[in-house]
Amino acid sequence: MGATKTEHFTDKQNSIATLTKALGHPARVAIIEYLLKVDACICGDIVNELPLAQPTVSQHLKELKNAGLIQGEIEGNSICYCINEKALQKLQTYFAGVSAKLEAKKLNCC
Amino acid sequence: MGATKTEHFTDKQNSIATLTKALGHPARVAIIEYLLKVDACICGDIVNELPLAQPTVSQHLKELKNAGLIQGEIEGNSICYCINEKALQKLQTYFAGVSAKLEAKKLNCC
DNA sequence: AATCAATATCGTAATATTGCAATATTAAAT
DNA sequence: ATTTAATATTGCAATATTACGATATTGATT
Repeated sequence: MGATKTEHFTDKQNSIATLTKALGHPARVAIIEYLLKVDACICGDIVNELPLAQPTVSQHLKELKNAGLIQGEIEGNSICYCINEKALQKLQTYFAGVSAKLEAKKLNCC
Repeated sequence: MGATKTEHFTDKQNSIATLTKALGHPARVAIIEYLLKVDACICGDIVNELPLAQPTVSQHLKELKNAGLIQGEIEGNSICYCINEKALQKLQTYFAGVSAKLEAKKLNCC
């Protein structure tokens, strides 16, 4: 064991879990926020923005890319990473839906 | 190594990472969705709703509680777990902010 | 062609997560 | 007081994550 049983859950549940898991590290949150802040998507200086070694940053970028949160293309000796809007909008939509359900319920216990 | 360097990131980044990390497993997404679906917060049958053994479910509930996504009180020989609205609203607000920034930018590369 | 600058990959150690059987706890029901 | 039902904890094995030094790759620059 130790391997997540994804096959027992719905596609949507797995999809949300994949996205949130990818964001479940402060360095990756910081990367996304940095990409939001800068204008362009040519972000060769991400490493300098983070308190982590270059291979570590590279690995975090890879995970964000695997999860579909960022897109990247090789551009000469630097890299063009940018946010995948659709992935973040999926999260936004999801949590907006959750919030709406909470509003509709107005649970008053605990 | 292997331990996340939380001290190098902002409180907000760590906070968002903690919440998203807690949601970063399909079973925990399923638990939150189940709590949203049922009317009451007395949820003694969560175990039956999931394809996992009872100790595993209990552990996932513990993680959700540690992250602040759910609140729970012992109620006799069953348990009253319910959603912590504030935590989910924090996520909703966060992703709404992200989405707003994306709208404002309209990046057209990648 | 040799060097440089930027990023990726490999290898490895430390730590964390996932899952469950076995067992413990707890309070209600008999 | 025993039993029952529900949840928690312990202990352990399998796997995953995090981090980084060393090295490789890649394309631009000289």
